[in-house]
Amino acid sequence: MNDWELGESEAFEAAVPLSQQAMAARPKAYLQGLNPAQKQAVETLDGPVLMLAGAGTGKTKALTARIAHLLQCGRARPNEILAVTFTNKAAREMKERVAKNLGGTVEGVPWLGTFHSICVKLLRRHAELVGLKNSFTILDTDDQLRLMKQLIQAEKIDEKRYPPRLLAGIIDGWKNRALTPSKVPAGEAGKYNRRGVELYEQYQARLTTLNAVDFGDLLLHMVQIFQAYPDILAQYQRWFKYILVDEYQDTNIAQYLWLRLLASGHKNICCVGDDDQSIYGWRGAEVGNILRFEKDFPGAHVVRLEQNYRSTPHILGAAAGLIDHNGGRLGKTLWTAEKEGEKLRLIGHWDGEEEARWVGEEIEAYQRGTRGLEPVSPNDMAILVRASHQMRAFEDRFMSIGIPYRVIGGPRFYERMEIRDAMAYFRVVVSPDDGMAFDRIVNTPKRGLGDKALQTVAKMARENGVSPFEGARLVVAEKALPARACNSLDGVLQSFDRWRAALHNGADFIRLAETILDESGYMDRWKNDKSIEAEGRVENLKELIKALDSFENLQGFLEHVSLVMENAQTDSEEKVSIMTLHAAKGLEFPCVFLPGWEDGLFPSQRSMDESGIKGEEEERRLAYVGITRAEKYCTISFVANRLLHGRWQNALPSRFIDELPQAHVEVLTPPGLYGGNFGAAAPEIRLETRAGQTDTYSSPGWQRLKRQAGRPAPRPHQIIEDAVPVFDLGERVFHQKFGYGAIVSIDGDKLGVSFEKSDTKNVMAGYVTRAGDVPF
DNA sequence: TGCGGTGAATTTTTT
DNA sequence: ATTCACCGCA
Repeated sequence: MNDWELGESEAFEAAVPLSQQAMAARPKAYLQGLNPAQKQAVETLDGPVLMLAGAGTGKTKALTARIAHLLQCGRARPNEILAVTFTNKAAREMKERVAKNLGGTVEGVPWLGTFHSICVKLLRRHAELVGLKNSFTILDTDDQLRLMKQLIQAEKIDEKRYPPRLLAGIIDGWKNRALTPSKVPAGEAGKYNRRGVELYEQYQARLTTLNAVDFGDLLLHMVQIFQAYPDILAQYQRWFKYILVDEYQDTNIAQYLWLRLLASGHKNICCVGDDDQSIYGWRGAEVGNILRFEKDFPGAHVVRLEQNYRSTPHILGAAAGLIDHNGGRLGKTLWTAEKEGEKLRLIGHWDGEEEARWVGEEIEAYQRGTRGLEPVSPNDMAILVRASHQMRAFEDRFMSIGIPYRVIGGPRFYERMEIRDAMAYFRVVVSPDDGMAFDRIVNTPKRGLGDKALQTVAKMARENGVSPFEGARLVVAEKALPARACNSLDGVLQSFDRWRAALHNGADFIRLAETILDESGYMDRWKNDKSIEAEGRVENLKELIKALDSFENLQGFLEHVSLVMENAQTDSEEKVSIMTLHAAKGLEFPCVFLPGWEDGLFPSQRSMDESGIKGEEEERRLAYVGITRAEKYCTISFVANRLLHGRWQNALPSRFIDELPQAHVEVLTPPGLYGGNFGAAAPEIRLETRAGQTDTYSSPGWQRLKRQAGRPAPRPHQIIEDAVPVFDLGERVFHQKFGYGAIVSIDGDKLGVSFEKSDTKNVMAGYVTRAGDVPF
């Protein structure tokens, strides 16, 4: 049996005979516009290559050109190339660019995807080797947590002392390091060890029973298979002639082992990464992987991409000065051909509210074009914060003065409760054995099946060795519950049988999905719900149905969603972006604001407490990532007082501020009576004082701000230009964030609204709608 | 089952 | 501040 053979391949193999000369003669358009280093990275095809690609040095360009080159030179057929990324977004981007490079000249596609999606494909072929059926389901974090909770309850373990979350985290950590239960070192994780390993074993056993894997298993199982079955590994080693890895600094140990196993034959592996941008250590990434590359792969060619095409010299200089404070780096010297540009700006404020107000004004100034600079579109501006709770101050401020913004990241569409519930219904219809899904929705919406009923079902299933669904059938057949509960349960089972029959009879699956949500009463559950979120949830469910459109069938949809938990950002409006520094990796903006540079917040105290100097260095890399997102303008700010968890905290400027080279920084004096006192720890500010500028109001920054202040406040908001309904006093309105409220004052576009779930706030008319006609 | 009160926790996030 | 889980009561 050659079930290890890669399906898509065979037709191609017969169809296209390769001739090296013929291929080599083809035009190589993709080489155009590459600098020498990039060219070298593209053309060094044999053996291990480490492409050290600093921020903004065109690594994706080089990576995709390399794929094109491999194909054009006839080194490999498309499906003999394996290209791995971390995120679906990166994978998609690369696919597009590869397709563009090749311009349809080559048939077939490379194996291009995330570690996880590629592992799913492989594991489906070999599932039986790890005791799974090839129809295994993939649990996401939420499922995983529920399972762990069940397990802990079943074991009668005190949830207070052993929180499921913590245990799930520990197990995840082990999986990230490719440790199966038997390989967990003794003395690991302190007091959780003994019990932890036991629970790990039981957890794995439960997964096997459920015919399910979690994300960590996808890698772990494949590593195990490769290690236990050398013949299988050998087939893949021969198959994947060239391997490319993006963001190598983010790989964890399991991913590293997986790659090394696959590459150990021909060693044609090209890893791209930047040790200075490793910011995911806390979830198992090992910077060590990239630092060790030359040892792991002797004879590796190291190519440094150091020409930066993104930022001005001042921005690069500031970033370089900062990151230089980290030890154990591979070291790169970024340079650019750009003009000098503006210095980074640094400013301190009294508190977070003031900081948000100031940033808001600056955004308006940039948008309008200030200090003789070209106007900047809101789309080209971003606020990057360390922790998501910092976003609030900005959202509140922007909302009340009408700066359009968008928050990137945060809870995702497919992680919302209502979406997960709906999909659990679909999952049970498609695969009746999906116990996790069945448990989730058997009493959702409420059907009078409480704890007692669920436990009876679980017990019945366990004792008869069947899935919860079949267990429920037995419960009904044997009348193991009170009549009411039995009837209710029977109703659920019959519904599922009916839907399943419809599915097998070839009913239109989109219509069926709607029917399921209607007949199950799930849609009504939310339609009848009076809470603020309910309307949004109903809309999300409709959105979910719409999303089905682009799939062939329910199965396809579910498989896709289990790995791609993201929602497409589809709005073209001009908006300022607000996101965390982590979410900003890989992005770039002409104008960047970096607020909240206070010791304890950034670098985060917790990070430093938990991981000491390593933690601080990772925070510093995060700062580096932040600064290097900026193309032209970068503004760093900090406050003296921050409201955290309802408590006012005194804050000192971040130690990172001290590390910014003066030559690239312009210190602004804050606009306010309390100016000049905050930067005591910042050398630049001290320096300015030492230079005798005791009168902070004569500093260049203040002068500039004063000039601006002389003008009438600008109010250019697109949002208002849209048809904004006219409101009356006392009218009931709905606001996306604050919910329902009544209008208590009107001042032009500004409404004072007394919110039911919050206090009275001033918001722009464009942000609310009449209660009742909520647009989504 | 469902409500309201209480107490505790509270970075970063992909798959 | 706010969220979230849990508990006790109707």
